[in-house]
Amino acid sequence: MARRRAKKRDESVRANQILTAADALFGEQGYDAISVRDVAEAAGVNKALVFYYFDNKEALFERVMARYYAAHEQALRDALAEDGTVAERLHRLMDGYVDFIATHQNFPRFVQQQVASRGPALTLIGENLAGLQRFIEQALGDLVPATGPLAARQFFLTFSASVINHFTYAEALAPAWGTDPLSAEGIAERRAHLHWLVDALLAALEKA
Amino acid sequence: MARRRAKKRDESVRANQILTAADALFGEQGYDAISVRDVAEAAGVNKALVFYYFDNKEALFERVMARYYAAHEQALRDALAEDGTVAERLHRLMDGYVDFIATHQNFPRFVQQQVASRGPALTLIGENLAGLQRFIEQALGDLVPATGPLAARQFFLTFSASVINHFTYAEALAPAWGTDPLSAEGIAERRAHLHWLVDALLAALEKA
DNA sequence: GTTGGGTTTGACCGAACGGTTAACATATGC
DNA sequence: GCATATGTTAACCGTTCGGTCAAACCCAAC
Repeated sequence: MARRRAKKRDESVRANQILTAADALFGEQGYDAISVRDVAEAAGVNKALVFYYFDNKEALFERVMARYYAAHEQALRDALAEDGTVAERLHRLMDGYVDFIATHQNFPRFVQQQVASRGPALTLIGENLAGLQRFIEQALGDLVPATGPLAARQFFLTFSASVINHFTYAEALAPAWGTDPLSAEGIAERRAHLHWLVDALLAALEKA
Repeated sequence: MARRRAKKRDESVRANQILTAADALFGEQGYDAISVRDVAEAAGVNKALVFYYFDNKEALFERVMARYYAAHEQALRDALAEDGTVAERLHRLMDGYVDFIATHQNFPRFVQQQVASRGPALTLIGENLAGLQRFIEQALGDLVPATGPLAARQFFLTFSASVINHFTYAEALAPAWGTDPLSAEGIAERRAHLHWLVDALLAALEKA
C-alpha cells in the first residue's frame, strides 16, 4: 500500500503530462530557452506542480532523458540479438539505430544540445556512447585492428555520425535538398546509403 | 576621414576584446547559458560598453559567427583550387575541412548548438552547408547518380558528419577512448581514417 | 460528516536577465 | 583654450527566471 502510493507519484497522469510537454519543448528549442513556466503552461498545469513532481528544472530534464535511454539500450540489444555474418549484423545495427532515432527524433537533438554546450548530461551521454561503441566493436570482431585509423572506434564514430546528423541537420539541409530528409522517402534513401556504406567499407577491409 | 572613423568602431580594440570573450564563452557553454554580464566581465569591460559596440546580444553572436564564415569559405576554396584526380581532390577537401575545424574548434560547436535548438542562425547555416555540398558534388563529378542512395548529397552528409562529430563529440568520447581525440595524435588518426574512408568509397563506386 | 493525506493553486521571493540613460572621461580639430 | 565627437562608466529600469509556501481543494476512510 505504501509502495503503491510511492509509485503513484512517479507514474501519475500529471507527471507524464509534464514530462511529455517538457520533452516537446526542450527538444524544439533547447533546455536553456525553455522556462519552467513554458513547460507548465504547455502541460496545462500550475507551475508549482512541476516542482511538486520534480525536484527542479534539471531533474525534470534528466527524467526526460531517462525515458529515452531505457528504450535506446533495448533497441540496440534487439538489433544485435541474432547472429549472422558481419555484414548482416552491421546492417541490423544500422537499421535498429535509424528506427530508434526516427521514432524518437528529439533524442539526438538532446544529445547534440548537451554535447555542444557541455551540459550536465554529458557524462551520461559519454557512457551511453561507450556502450554503443562496444556494440560496433563486437560486430566488427577481429576484422579491424585494435588501434590506428582502422580501429573500431573510428568506424563507430563514422557510423553514428552518419546516422545522427541525418536527423539533426535535416532542417538545415532541407532547402538545399529538393526533398525533406525526414520524410519516409528521405529516411529510406538514407538507410539505403548506410547499407551501401557498410558493404563498401567491409569490402575494403577484407581486401587489406 | 569619415569612413576611417566609421571603420574604427568596427575594428576597435574594445570590440575585438568583446568578440573574443564572447566567442570563448558562447563556444564553451552555449548562447543561452551566457549573459552579457559574463561576456563583459571576461572581456574586462563595462557591460554597457557591449551595447555601445553591438546592438544587442543576438547581434553580438552574429558578429562572432560572421568571423568564421569568411575564413570557412576561403579555406574550402583553397582546398579545391588545384585540380587532380577525384581521390586527390576529396583528400584535399577533407584535409582542408579538418584543418579549418581543428583551428576553429568553436565553430562546429556553434553550428551544432544552432541546429539542435533551431537558433536564429539556422538559415545562414543552411546556406553554408549548401555551399559545402556543392564542393562535394563538384569533386565527385559524374561518378555518382543525381538522386538515390548514392547521390552526392548522401556522401556530403556522411563526410561532413564524420569530420564535424569527431570534434563536437570528442569530450564525450574521451573517457571511452584511451587517448584524447583532440590531441595532435587523435586528429591525425581521424584524418587517416577519413582518407581511408574516401578511398574505400571511391573503390566501391568505381566497381559499380 | 468530519478528519486527514495526497494534490493543486495563486501569490510571493530574491536573483539575474537584457537593455537604457545620463553623466563623466578622453582625445581631436580649430 | 575651447568646443565637439567619441569612449566609458555606475546606477538604474522593467521583466523574467527558478524556486518556495501556506492555503485551498479533493476524496477516500472512518
